[in-house]
Amino acid sequence: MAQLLYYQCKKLMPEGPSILILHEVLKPFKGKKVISASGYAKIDYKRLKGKTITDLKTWGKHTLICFKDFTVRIHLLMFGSYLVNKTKKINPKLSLHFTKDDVNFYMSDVKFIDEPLDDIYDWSADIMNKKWSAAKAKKKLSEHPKMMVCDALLDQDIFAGSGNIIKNETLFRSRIHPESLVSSLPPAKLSALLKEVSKYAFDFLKWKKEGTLGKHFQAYEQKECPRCRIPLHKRLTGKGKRQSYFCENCQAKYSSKLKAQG
DNA sequence: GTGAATGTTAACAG
DNA sequence: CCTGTTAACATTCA
Repeated sequence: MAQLLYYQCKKLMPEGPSILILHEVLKPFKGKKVISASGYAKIDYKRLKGKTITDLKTWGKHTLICFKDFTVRIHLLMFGSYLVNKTKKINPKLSLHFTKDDVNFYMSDVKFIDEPLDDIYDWSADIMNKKWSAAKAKKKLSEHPKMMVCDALLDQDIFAGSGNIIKNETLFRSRIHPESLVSSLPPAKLSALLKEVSKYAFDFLKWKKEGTLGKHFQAYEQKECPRCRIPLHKRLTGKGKRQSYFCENCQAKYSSKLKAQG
């Protein structure tokens, strides 16, 4: 655990790939006993005292610290962060104290899960899980024909782990306008999208580890289309009103009227 | 100093 | 009851 004595992560970008990095940081604590826990999360800290971590899992943006009969779920939300064997000036939301190490989570949503994880998580929805299923995502999309793809790519029940960066980069790379309707996508386009979202998430992970994530943005926070060399549009899109960066020229908008109502 | 944002949900209004 | 808006979150940065 020596390499974890000092671990700092400033810009988290807490989408699925960053949570996998956190998972790697926490992995050495599997089998370790929590001596005590503290923080300002409104949870029963006594419950963690003396308990051994049986497993560490992730589902989308959820970090899951498993114990024999329950799980601690941590969500970094927008601004969450974590430190191992180091503290910030602000109080941690949750600190886990081990014999030799401390793990601190800041500005996170922390809660206990009492149900078996398999009962509440659809692992096939996680775009970075081994069980990720494009076929199941396709089926879920077919149940929401009027949904815009920009909203679909942020829907955690369909694409768990995808966030606004993954949304924008996936749409740019598969050349789909964010306001396209899911039911209007030609089958080949839909397949390309389903493939790209998972592929880009793993590229994100690789680039994040290298520290080159931003250098590889093609649309997110970009001013100009790298293909057309014309200005990119930046606008809030979809029901979720989240920022989209897109090229009107090379990202086709599929929004032909739905036959009857799909 | 200001504003915007990688995300989610409770609370509230209509 | 359903839908949409707002605020909140010991943040960080351009």
